[in-house]
Amino acid sequence: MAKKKSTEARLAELRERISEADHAYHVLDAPVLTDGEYDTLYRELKAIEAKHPELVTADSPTQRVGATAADQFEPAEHVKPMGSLESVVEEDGLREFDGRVRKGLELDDDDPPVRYCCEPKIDGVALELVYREGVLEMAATRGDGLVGENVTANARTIPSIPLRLLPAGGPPPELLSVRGEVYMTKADFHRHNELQAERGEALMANPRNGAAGSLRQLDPAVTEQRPLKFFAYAVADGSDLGVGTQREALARLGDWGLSINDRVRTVEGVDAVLAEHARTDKDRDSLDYEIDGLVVKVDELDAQRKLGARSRTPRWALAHKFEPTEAVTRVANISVQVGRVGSITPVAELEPVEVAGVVVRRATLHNRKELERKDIRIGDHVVIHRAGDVIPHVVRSLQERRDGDEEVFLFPEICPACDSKLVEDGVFLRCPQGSHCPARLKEAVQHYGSKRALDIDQLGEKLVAQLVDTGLVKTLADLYRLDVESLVELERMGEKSATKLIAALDETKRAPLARFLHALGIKHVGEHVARLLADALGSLEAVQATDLDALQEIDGIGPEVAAAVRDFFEDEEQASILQELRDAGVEPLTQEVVVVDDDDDADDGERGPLHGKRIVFTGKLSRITRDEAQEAARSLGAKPSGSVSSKTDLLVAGEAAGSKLAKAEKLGIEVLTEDEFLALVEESGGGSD
DNA sequence: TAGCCTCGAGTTCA
DNA sequence: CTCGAGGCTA
Repeated sequence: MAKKKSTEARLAELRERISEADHAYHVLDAPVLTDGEYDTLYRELKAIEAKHPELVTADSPTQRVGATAADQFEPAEHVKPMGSLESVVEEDGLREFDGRVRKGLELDDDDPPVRYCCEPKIDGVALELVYREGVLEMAATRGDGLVGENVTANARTIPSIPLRLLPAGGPPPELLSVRGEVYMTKADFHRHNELQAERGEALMANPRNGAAGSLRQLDPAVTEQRPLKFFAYAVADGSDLGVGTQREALARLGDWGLSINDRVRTVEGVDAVLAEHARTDKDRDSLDYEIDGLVVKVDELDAQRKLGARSRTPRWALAHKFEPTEAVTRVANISVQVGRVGSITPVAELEPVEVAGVVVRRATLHNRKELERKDIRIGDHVVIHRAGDVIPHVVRSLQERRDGDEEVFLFPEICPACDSKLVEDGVFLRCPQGSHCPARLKEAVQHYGSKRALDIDQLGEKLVAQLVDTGLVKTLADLYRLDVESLVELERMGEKSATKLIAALDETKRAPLARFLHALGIKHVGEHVARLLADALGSLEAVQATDLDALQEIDGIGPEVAAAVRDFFEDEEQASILQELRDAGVEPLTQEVVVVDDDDDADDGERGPLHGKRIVFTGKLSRITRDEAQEAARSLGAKPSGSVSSKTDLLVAGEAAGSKLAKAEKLGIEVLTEDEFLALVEESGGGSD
């Protein structure tokens, strides 16, 4: 009994939340749930109703197709009901679909696989276009599936919707109902938001809402200003085109001048659909429009007719969605972190939530300005987005979900690690204490031992924290005073690892000058500037002794960087640390002063096709690391660089290459795959000798 | 002085 | 990867 009661309560709760979300999404164009969250709730509701059919009510959200139309537009009845698609995320869901299709078509195991037409599922707004005698007569949104909103005037402003069908497709039927998706490209969406931000006007939450909002403007002149596009994906059944397959129907629509997505593929059987799904997911980020899955349709129209439809959805089509990349969670707390150069960063500590395959617990809130702009409070529900770039972002807070207990985060006035008063520096607050602040000292020590500096493997985050907290290390020089006895006192530190650490430290005493300079953590001196200094001056003593003017003479070093270098070496404390390092035996290798001889083939011998070229690597390389690739390129005389610009000669793109690849293509820069690059390296003589 | 190009710094998780 | 900002160049 008690069990039954709680089921009913849960049902009521689910229905209420879903109805609210439907209204917010369809009528207000201001979603309160992400797709992923909505799907979860919807699926739970459906599952409970499937188990307890007696509890299904007529007003349950599962009993209707969409939501009611807002009343500003004239209602428009659809020629044929505009259904939605059954959707699944898991592979099993797709396999079950294939099983049902085969059963419905009375196919046996030894019959050939079903041919499916696969199309990316565009994340936009569904729209029906009615052409009479080849002329656009009406455009309607989906609405509740039976009656939508008449948005003809707005649709007419969208350039990719033909007002009259082209003759190339042959004579159209008297009445043709085309279904498709209105969308906005990512680039247009960003451009539009930038403009709005400049004018201080409201921003669009995402391209889909941008498209929905734009299409439903009461003034068509406004819609005309919005960069909307349209893909056609179907013909309402009943409009007979005299073709036999979905694929042919699309081709016909294309001939009539409607735009058809260029990633439509027909494949044989369920495994091929899965492969197509994976391929599409992989390319997802590089597409210029947002998609949230793959639409899978039985290609044969006869087969479609045979399968028919259930009350709300056709039996011959399925939306195979991707893992959601957005999720909603709550901000449990906001804390601050102290960075290497003392900047204070607020961090949201989240209730763990899974987004695109990983559990996210924290996300940066960048700085005060960002925090205030997004108005994120402790206790808020927030939308977390995690795209192909791995790093999760807080998109926005769901202010509709506030219950009044949320707290505005107050920035500390003093450094959380050393209590000194923070100072303002641009958008950041900064801790003014140099290496006296334990947080900054930890960062400094870690940087000193980091891969690209002196590469001390053993010196990880945990160990550094212990060394600083126990007071064993108060300056960089203290690293070289460590001994096995004091180290083994630390947790998780045995004699063996202690000895290894000391040996590793010993090795860094004679490091290349450029690495050592980088390791010191001088402001503005990263890898590149450190190399410039080393090449121009040759020794630590020389760098120390060079005055401001002479530093600025170095190519690539300007007033700002020169001043930072001088400040560092003139600082008494740094000077004494440097002296202590020397006393401990640290003596960076001197090197020959490299005379600048800019581009020129003073180098003898033909150096192959890469000599003097500017090359950029992007994406995941599988056979070698990016560092190795850059080294190889350098040894062939190429200049590796980090970003694509008009001066770039060559781009090597690995797996999942993103914006750089897109930019390179736009600029018409030659693009190589990893394998092509490696082949080139090999035939040009591999390493240099 | 404006407009590129490039560098430095910050960033999450396993 | 992205942002902000330093340095160089037309």
